[in-house]
Amino acid sequence: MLAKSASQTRDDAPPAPSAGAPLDPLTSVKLAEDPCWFSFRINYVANHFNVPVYDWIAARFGLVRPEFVVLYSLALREGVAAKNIVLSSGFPKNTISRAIQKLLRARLVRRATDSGDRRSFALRLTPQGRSIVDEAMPMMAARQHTMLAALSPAERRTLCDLLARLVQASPAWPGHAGEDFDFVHSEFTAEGSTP
Amino acid sequence: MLAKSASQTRDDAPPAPSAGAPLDPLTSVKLAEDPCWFSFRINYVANHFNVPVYDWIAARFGLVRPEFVVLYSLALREGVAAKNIVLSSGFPKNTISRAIQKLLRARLVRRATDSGDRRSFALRLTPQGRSIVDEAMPMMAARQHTMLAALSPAERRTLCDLLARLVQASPAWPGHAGEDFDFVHSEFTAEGSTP
DNA sequence: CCCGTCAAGTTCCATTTGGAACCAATCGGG
DNA sequence: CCCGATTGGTTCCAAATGGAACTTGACGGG
Repeated sequence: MLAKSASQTRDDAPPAPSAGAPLDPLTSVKLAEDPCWFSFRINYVANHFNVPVYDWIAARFGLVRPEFVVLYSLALREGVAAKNIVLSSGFPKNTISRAIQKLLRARLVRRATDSGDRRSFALRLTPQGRSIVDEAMPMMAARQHTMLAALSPAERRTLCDLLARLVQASPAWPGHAGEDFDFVHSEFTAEGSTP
Repeated sequence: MLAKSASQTRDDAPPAPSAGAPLDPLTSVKLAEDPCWFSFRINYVANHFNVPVYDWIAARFGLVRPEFVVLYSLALREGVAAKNIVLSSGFPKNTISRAIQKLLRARLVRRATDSGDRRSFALRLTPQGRSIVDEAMPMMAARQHTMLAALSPAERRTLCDLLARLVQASPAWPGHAGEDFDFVHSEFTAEGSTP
């Protein structure tokens, strides 16, 4: 299933961008040759964002990625349940559960059982938790700024828009049931908890 | 260090794209509100590519991600050393080393000590290894195609180009010494081994 | 020509990870 | 109103991960 040979798979013929940047000579070649440009480029860029950001967060706060994901999600929207963070972040639920336990012990989040469902809890940041997010956010923005510096403002807007279009289209992508979404950032807390 | 508050960090004012897609109502809100649009979007999109792709590869071939990264890298360029894959993929070198060991045992790659340096080996795919990549590549291309279906051909080209521009600019990004690059895809095998 | 430094790979081991089984509470019929 | 099927969350445990130390080969003076 799934088509033909591995040599002519590019989706729409990427241009071979030739810049004068101090990048490995092979880089441009690979950019042009890679049969799955989307895969390579999106991962390369995402990784170059994530690694320094999460290294910094780990060094600064001793938080691993799922833990910060929880904080970040709560900063975007308080009062959600663990389930929402799972759905929106793509981490497995035991990983999110563990992260929440640790954050509870560290007094970075609180949880209340206010919803009508006694199985789930509404999560909120404590002031300390919020201050961590507040401190991390500018760093993330700075990294974003650095990485986008090569693009003009108009191009940044275009990129932002194109990526948003992809996210919006994502419900149409077949995605093996539970394994949706990505990391920290996806905030998509599904149906309304804490409007 | 690193700037001010966590509320006004967007790099260039993303537009709030309002489509009629069957996405959670909150999604558009989050897309518009998230103070770090780049972080969220790039990771969301990358994850929605990676998860199904690597789940499929694991189920089909029993290979974990670093293992497939090695195969993929060798498919793009034979004869590189482990070091090159490490540099280009961003995985730690022990992880790549282990992956190579397993691939050697499974007869999916060969290695020869032909280079002048007796510490490193030139890696190559065996026919079986190549057939795995050949089988996986169309699947990756298909996923790419699915995910990009919402964009017009021109927009796909634009996205491809903008991401390439970012990759090309990456040498200018400060990246804590060893922790460069991402996953599978980065093929950037540095200085010429196997031209 | 020998020694300190460094780089390619490997090994060790503690930590993190996530699939699967597991509780407990909700929900939906009969 | 009670019982099977689901769902939110947690626990268990085997596997994967990655930092740090280690081994061996290359390199560069003195």
